[in-house]
Amino acid sequence: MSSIREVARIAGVSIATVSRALSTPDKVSKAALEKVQAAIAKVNYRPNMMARNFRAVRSYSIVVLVPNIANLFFSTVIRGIEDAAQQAGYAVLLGDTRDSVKREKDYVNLVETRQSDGVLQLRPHIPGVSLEPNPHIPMVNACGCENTPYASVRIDNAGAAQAVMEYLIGQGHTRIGVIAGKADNPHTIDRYKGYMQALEAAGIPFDKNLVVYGDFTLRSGVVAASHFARMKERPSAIFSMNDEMAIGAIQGLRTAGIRVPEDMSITGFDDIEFARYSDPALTTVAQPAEELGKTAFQSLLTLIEGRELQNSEIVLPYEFVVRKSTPNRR
Amino acid sequence: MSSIREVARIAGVSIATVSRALSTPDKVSKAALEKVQAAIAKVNYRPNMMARNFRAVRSYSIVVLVPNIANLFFSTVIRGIEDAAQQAGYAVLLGDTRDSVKREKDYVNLVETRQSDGVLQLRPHIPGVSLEPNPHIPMVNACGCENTPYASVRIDNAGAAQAVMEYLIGQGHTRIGVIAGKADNPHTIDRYKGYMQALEAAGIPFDKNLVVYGDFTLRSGVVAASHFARMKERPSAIFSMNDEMAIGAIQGLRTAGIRVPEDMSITGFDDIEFARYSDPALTTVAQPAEELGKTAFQSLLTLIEGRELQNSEIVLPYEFVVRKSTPNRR
DNA sequence: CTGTTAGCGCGTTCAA
DNA sequence: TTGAACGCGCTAACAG
Repeated sequence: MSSIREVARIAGVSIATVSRALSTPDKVSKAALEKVQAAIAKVNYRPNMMARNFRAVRSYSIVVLVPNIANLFFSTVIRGIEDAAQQAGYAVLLGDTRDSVKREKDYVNLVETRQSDGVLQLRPHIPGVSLEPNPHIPMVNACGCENTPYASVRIDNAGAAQAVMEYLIGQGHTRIGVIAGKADNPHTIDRYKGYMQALEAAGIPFDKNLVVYGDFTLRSGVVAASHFARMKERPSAIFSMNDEMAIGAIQGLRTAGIRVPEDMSITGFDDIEFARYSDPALTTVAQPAEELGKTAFQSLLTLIEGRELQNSEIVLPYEFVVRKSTPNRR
Repeated sequence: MSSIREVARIAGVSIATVSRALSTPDKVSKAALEKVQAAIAKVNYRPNMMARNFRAVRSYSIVVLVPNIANLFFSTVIRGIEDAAQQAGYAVLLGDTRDSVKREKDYVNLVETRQSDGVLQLRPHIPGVSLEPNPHIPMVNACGCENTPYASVRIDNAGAAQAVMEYLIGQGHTRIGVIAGKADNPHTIDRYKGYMQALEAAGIPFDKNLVVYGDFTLRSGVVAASHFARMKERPSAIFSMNDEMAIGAIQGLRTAGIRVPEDMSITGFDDIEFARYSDPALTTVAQPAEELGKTAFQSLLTLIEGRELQNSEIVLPYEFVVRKSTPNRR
């Protein structure tokens, strides 16, 4: 309720002096400073940040666009974002878009109307579907893929997928199923690329019946598993494009009487917390989720502050984690 | 970049007319309206929301305080919040507090400095530790417990725990272990109360060795399981105070060679997505997570708008879901 | 129906 | 070192 004006009145100084006492105390005499501080304490003054930000033409907030906040990988990335933002004095606005471009637009609108300074996109860019980057809107993708048409931070999805496949192939598998995300999802595309490259390098013929498309949810993993269970010529291993689907698949396989890893090996992607505690513990690719978020925030901050972005595409290292869903051979 | 003034200049009207054309078009003549719309389109004018909000002394944003965004129950509650907020024209600021009261204060500070209009607290209130409610700050707890000293939305935790226990006791169990949260956590306290009431009602003596305190994480469930596994006189059933710990416990038990549910029954709490896909599928208490969030937002909005809050404590129904981690007896 | 004007709270000139 | 005055973009009160 109390404004800078009231503080000035009580302290017996001008509002400019109060303002200076707050932002540049060294430019104020000791006597004045003390009077101001006393007055501030007396009326319990809190500066009105809305006024300050309005004046500064900065909202000191960013919005993060996430397809589903109740997804463990995404929420971990957001933890990293929140942590970095908080330290930089930025608030983070949550935009749970549920894969709706309309909702994305509504949220991007926040920066167009100056309620927010920039956007961190967690959904990979789908050409022709996703919002195109706007030069007036600072934007960074925190879970990018190859060919993102704006700044991004990511891992080498294709390379990681290929590494997983090489491991599986090294264990003697030649019929390897894939549980993919939606066909047009760039994560699907990049990881699929790694799958194909590994097959080709090993001289294993491609069989399209071994590819099942899900949507990164537990349920779709179960569905995919039942597909594989019904096949005449089953794969001996499955490469799932995320952990949720892998965990769902293990359940689905078990229901069908197929044991993991004895009858079938299975690998995941992301290394969410549950991967370690599934039964069997999941062999997977660990993404540096929090790091992805922190790094993306730094890039966005650079853009917001109008500084030059050195690296418009940052590729962070991943780690391949072998656990129990692939047998301990060799 | 373009302001209302420029639009007025181009349209050849006053800024007041532009303002009215935007907020109350009926109070503007057709001719003027068209001129304004043409000018708006021409310069691609977007109203500056920061200025508008500043003028309205409303930020149209709320902050949600959550101990850990990467917790499936919390993130689902947040989905509900976000959905309701978006519809009401409010933005939601994310405050991942990591159980730190200092961070909570930093975020509450946002409403004291008018960057936010109110707070939705997801962490239950711990007397003497949590922030005390401040009459100047609209605040609602979205995952409340009994005796929350400010507005809250919750389920009957004690009743739900008691219902679980009665089910277990009805199946013939007399030695029932508990995996609790931290001892001072109100969710722990309320659910523990239900545990004790059920024991007492059934005339089963209390054994403190059967109570293990965790922290609602998967890992702590594993640790608790190993405790039970090492006991001379093991319980025949375990009541876990959330699903994560139950799932961790199942893993820990399996490692120790104890089968669920053949050797030991186990129940969870929350009904997160994974509960259905764990092995065995978890018998648990389904909380209406999204509903909790939506309802809490409505209460908060009432407070923010200065209207009378009819129900300062709303208790939503829960559902007891029997799956496979308790055998299908009787 | 329309235009002029004041003022929201703050930071920042510019003089003194 | 200090204070008076201006203006950020907008809405509301008032006068026409």
